[in-house]
Amino acid sequence: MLRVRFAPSPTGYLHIGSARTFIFNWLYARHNGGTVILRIDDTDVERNSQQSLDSIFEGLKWLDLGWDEFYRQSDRLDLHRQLTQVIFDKGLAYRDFTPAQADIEDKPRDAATWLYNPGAREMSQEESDRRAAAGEPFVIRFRVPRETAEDVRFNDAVYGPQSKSTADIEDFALLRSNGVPTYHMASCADDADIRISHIIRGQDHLTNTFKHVLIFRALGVEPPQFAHLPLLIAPDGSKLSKRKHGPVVSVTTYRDAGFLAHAFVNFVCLLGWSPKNDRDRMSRQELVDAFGFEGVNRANATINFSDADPFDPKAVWLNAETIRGMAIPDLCREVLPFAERAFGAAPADKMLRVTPLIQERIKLLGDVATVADFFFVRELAPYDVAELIPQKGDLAMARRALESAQRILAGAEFTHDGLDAALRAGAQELKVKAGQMFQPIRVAVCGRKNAPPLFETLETLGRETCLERIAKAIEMLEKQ
RNA sequence: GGCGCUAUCGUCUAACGGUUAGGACGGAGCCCUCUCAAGGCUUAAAUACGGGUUCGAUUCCCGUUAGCGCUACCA
Repeated sequence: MLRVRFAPSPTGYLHIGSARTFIFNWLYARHNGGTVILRIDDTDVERNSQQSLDSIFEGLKWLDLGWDEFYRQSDRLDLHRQLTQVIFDKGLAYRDFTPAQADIEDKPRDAATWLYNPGAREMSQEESDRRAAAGEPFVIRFRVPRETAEDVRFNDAVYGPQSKSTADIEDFALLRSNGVPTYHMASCADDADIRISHIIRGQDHLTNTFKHVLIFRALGVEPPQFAHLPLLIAPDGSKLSKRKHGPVVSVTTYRDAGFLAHAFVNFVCLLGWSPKNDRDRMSRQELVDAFGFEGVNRANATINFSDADPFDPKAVWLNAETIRGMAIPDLCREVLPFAERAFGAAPADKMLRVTPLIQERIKLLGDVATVADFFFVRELAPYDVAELIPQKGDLAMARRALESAQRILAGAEFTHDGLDAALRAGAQELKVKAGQMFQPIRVAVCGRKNAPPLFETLETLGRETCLERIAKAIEMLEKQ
């Protein structure tokens, strides 16, 4: 029975690294027919926030992968306390009455005493019980075996055999003085109780795992299989943080910019994992089928972003590629909200006609705002009259082209083929190249030089709008 | 400081100890073309450094360097 869990703590938004951890957990479970568990690790009462919790759910919901079971650690305090007590009762943990040290800088790091607070570990049971009964605050610390400096071992599915001497593991806290178990304790207690079979998490927990192995052993349960993932880091080599790198590390930023959820998932999977056969664009099912720990890399992966390009170019490419591969109605449904946001209103039927024209011209759904504006706005944004002048042409040519277009469009059959034939004939008549004829029309109608192919554009815009805009352009030329 | 982990093109990565070190993104160039895209073709670009082991190291071992992580009553 394979069971994995994703255990975010609600102390920040869902960032791209956490999202990847979730995705890898999900893929591993789906690949092996296992169960995905979402557990909110909210034992740090001081730092938890509802806002953060909302952000995590929002991000996960967008990913649209789902999960099978849900737990919240704060609902399970009793279990954590109970299991802490079990360890304490076995004599594998002890009370430490030393007050919390806010300034960790003062802690002597070179001395051998960093492993535990002198006096606490050796305190007699009687004194310990007496002081606790007297109401003196204490933390419970794990009594890491010292007499025999044994090696704690586990075999990581990604990093291979790991070992660390107990001489290098400090007496870590299990229970805070406020009675709330620490992350290490609560996490292991839950993993044991919920019967997690595989712990897949960031490599930042690799060295913590030795402590966890110790806890599982003290609890008398077999530790799960561990699989640590290389970290995602910023281009400057530091770990991703909102403070330092801004909103680009948050999953919702990708959503709001117009990434398709699957393209995002696809991109993130390629960070620190490889299907090993040169594939990059993969469907969800292909990812599930291909995923395994063998393909997980051990070196940290850099997400390539900058102030100028807030998103990794490969993520953008993958998104564009995904957009191009979509059926028009599906894509239309996805862009519609972005168009509505940009233009105030975007009739669905019109969007459906515009969608094929922008499909291979947008990389992010949000690009609809700059690529398709002229389809939706009534008044074109002001543009430079000089734009109307075709290559190797002059003002007079622009004017002739537009006046000719005016006549042609008034009578032509308003379809791609009809416009194609009529406009090309018009160009011949004026003895100009097709491009010289089309360019002024395009600018008059779109307000800029770069736009989708002309005939489809005209057709979609409709005769009335086209003539209106061309008339306006001629007017502008006359004023020159 | 201690302990742990890591090191292939700018980035993501591939390569049973034997390859002209492969692919992708991005860059450059060409083609196609009514503009922009898209597409096609071409091209530049990497095994951190030093020692071993071996007939032969990107690959195995050691060291150096660099980066990251842990070293909290954070997770």
